[in-house]
Amino acid sequence: MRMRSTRAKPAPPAADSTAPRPVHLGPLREFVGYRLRRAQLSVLAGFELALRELGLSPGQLSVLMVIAHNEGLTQSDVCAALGIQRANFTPLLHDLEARGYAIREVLPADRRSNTLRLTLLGREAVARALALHERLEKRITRCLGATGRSQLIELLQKLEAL
Amino acid sequence: MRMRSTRAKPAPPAADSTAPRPVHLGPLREFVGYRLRRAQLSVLAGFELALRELGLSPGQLSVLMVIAHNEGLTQSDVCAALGIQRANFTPLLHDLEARGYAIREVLPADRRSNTLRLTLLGREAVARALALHERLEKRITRCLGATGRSQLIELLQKLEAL
DNA sequence: TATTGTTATACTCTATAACTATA
DNA sequence: TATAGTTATAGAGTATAACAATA
Repeated sequence: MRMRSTRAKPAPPAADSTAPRPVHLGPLREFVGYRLRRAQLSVLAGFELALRELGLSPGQLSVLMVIAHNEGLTQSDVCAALGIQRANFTPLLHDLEARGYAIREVLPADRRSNTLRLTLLGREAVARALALHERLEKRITRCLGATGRSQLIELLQKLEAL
Repeated sequence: MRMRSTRAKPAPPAADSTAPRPVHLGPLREFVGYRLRRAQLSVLAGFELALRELGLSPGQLSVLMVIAHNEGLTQSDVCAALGIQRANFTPLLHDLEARGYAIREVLPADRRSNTLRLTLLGREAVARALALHERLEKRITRCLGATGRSQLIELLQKLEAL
């Protein structure tokens, strides 16, 4: 048998010591939690890239969207819907208020509660954010296919109830 | 038409003011990033529940598994494979060393680098962790179905390359 | 000059306890 | 007594810059 025949493996790149060494992950490769974390990091990076000009974090945008679709909710309602601690919600909301996106108003029927609504500026920001975010979802669709993306959303939704 | 007929909707629970108010998420419902984050939180909670007795974080377990399947890797190799900053890896690794799970050894060929391997105790911990983790994956399979789980892993893997 | 591991530091998220004002 | 919002604080996880040892 002749050495270096045409069927031989291509020579490794001359023992390039700066090349990253290939690593076996073992069963980690099929840990759903591991795959979720890596995928979430990718999508998060995509989010920050797509929405950079607005300077909104995913959490902030989710709060704006919930208020937009449910004007008059209390802070506790928003926290319960999005799984945010009330204590962490306060500064987040105050920032949205400082930007002129949201308004807090004492609820007359229960003066302990604050009722939330968006300003016109806030609604414009949501509209702009949605348009920018659409590009990210398009990128995801190109990556997974339209049916793949739908399947993923459905599977993830089931997983929330684990 | 008769009121309160047998086909009428069941009466709402007497305006229970302590019940969480139902909330519309709007387009957020179909944000892949949002669904990823919520699903990841669920699985993370499941991980902590399943591996509580070992007291290993997902990051620590992933490091142990990579070392187990690639004994002799350097710290930088592990960091590159798992997307960890070298600066953050140092204390994480030192903790695994303090537990008696891993060993750092200067690589003679390049005395700047440390070569990593597991102790017997470390290999036992990985085996125990895998057994506990298997329960979590079984829970996930019950939630998604076996084919659903496989599809999810494949979709998430594609998404990493977004 | 460049790289490995390290330290220090900072920033974001998240979690808990305690306070206030209302109920 | 209990609840809504707030404050303070602490702990993860992650990011950057700078340093010593080594190449």
